[in-house]
Amino acid sequence: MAAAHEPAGLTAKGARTRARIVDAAVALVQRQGVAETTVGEVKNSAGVSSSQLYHYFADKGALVQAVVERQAELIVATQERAGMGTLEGLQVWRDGVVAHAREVAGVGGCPLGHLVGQLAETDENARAELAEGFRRWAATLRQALHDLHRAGHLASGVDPDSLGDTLLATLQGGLLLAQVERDATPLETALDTLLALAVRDGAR
Amino acid sequence: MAAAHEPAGLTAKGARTRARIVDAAVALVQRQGVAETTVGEVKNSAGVSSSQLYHYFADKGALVQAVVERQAELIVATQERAGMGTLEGLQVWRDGVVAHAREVAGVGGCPLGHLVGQLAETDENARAELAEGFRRWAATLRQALHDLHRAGHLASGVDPDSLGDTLLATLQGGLLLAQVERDATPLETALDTLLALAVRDGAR
DNA sequence: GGCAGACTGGATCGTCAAGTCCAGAACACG
DNA sequence: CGTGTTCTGGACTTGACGATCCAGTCTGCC
Repeated sequence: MAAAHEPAGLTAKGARTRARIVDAAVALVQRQGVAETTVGEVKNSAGVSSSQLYHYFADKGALVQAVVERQAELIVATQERAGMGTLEGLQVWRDGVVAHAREVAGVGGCPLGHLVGQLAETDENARAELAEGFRRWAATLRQALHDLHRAGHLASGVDPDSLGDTLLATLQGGLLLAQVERDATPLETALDTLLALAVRDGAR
Repeated sequence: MAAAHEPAGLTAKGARTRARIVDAAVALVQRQGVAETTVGEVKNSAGVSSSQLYHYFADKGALVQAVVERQAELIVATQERAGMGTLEGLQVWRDGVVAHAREVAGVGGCPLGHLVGQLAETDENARAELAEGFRRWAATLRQALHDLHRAGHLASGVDPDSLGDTLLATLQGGLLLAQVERDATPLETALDTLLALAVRDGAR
């Protein structure tokens, strides 16, 4: 009975159904937030019935948990694929982030960050999962900045670890401002100002 | 009928009741978010009845709008009172922000910022009001940095306006990370790293 | 002091979303 | 095959929350 809500022990078909539900929920939550997304909408969007959904998830909280895990996975994977450990990579990463924000006019903000305001104070499990996601994200940023540091691309006296945390904070804040202003300019300004101060030569 | 929901045309007693409702709502929203705060809780907390609440506000959306306005007012007023246009003022501001975050272990995040994730995509009026609040906040930061710039306290080549926006973004992101980690360290690191790069001499 | 409009109390309603239940179909595995 | 488990469908229950209504009281002003 308890095991029914765990990912393990599913048939291939079951796993596919579960994934379909999570994907639908991720999209809906990204668009309209956790509270505004009903399990009814998720059911419709995924094309499943009540009993199916509650077969895979104990309750809405468990579904939200799965959404957070998935979103964190996606972000970290994207980040790792970016390869921003070189000046060119950093530039590409910066351009990608800004271009995406510009495309959507800031709507949605950061897929992970925008969940914090909705869940941190009301769902301790989700909060912990989000924290874990951000820690992993920060770790990849730090790694990249260590590479840049070793190659002599950081301003003197800058600690790569600290700069990694700062870059993540500035990115999150920039995305938040872009979201609320419906304009990517604040994000662009923040990122470029920080990078201009911390990075030697390249990066814009 | 329409005028009944406007602040104008209230007696002193009415204005007090209305303020009591808004204050209660501000506190509850700050603690548990918009969606998790029911008008029932607001009624209890403010000690008013349904009809009183709906006498002053057309619906929950109008109440939320008032909460956003009030929160923005409070923040900007605090910010203006901080007087961070000197090195000492900047240091005091930085210490105050970090100390507060440390006291509450990040809980609640930024009173204004944490509303963005909850409202930006679901309530266009609230989003616009939030954007206005952030614009005013950014304006006071820019002003302070202009003062510092004039006194020669900014690193060469730094534009005070850009740095103001960057500082706001880094602050927001730092508060968000502190909120999700339940630890003020990321905020402290982000703020100090940015200020160390951008400010000559002082500020830690 | 009286009247118009501001203000108050609390019972009540309608809606809607979360979660349950049961019966039956599909599937894995021997 | 066939049998036990996994999976599926959809109607149903329950409860909470936003919102309404109406009957009345207070307040400021002429």
